[in-house]
Amino acid sequence: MLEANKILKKINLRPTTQRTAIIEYILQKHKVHITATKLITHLKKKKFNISLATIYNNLNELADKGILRKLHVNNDKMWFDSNLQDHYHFYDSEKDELIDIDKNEISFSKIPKIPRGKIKDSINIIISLKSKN
Amino acid sequence: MLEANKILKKINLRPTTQRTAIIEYILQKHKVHITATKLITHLKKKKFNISLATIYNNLNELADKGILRKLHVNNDKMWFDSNLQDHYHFYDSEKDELIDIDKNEISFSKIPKIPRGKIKDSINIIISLKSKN
DNA sequence: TGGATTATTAGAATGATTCTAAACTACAAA
DNA sequence: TTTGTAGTTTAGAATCATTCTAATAATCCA
Repeated sequence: MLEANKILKKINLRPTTQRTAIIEYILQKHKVHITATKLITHLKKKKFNISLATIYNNLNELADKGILRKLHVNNDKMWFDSNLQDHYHFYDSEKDELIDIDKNEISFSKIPKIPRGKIKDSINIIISLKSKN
Repeated sequence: MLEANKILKKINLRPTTQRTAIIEYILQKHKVHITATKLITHLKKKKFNISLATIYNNLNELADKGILRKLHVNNDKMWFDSNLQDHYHFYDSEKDELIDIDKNEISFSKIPKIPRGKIKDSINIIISLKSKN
């Protein structure tokens, strides 16, 4: 059984050709940052036909199941990240690309006091990059 | 001359009633986080009529002139921040509200190496909050 | 194999933002 | 003050990412 389909079985989703293709893509590289548009472009280039709605449905479903994480980078579009470890990101706006920053590449010597009655839900750190000069 | 209009004069924008109203609102509190929709709702409640396009035009213009800073919080909408100091944010998703985190409330003992050929453009830190239990 | 459940899809709907082009306003020169 | 022009505002159309809808198709399991 395909690795992709093992994953689908584990999270209780039917192994359709569309889902398999999406997960194959995610597995292909170690860590993937993807948007719906980038993914459909990639798949169509490989002659794999799929609708945008299906891309969205599945990326969201995989995020719900904990296989991907949603990332807000800017207001353009939703990013999905296959790296589930705690980590942060560089954003290269020229290439429209994310680069992981490992959790242990940033450490804090002082962290802010959380407002009363609240707890931390998530920490988002994005360091936007531009070219030298 | 109104404080708002002094600001407009300084940045070379004509003091229209719309602009004055927007800047008055920003000045009214020490630090303001707004979105276009929140601002138009506020102004209409005060019986001040203005179009959404004008709100957007002006918030963007003020951001260009360095009077406001644009903030990407999530993919919902653009935020504008009148606090020009280096700082970070809590995001209270229940109230859809931002809370400043002063620059000196966070300190880093380790910061990541910037990828070669690039320099840091901006650092965005958002700590999303949820209610205790 | 058949029927129920789950998926996919095209296209419509939504919501934030920007664009367009027409009507309006501030301003400075006469 | 008038007046021409450059700058502004505006309603509504356009755009773009995303979600919704409801019809069709695929998967599953008794």
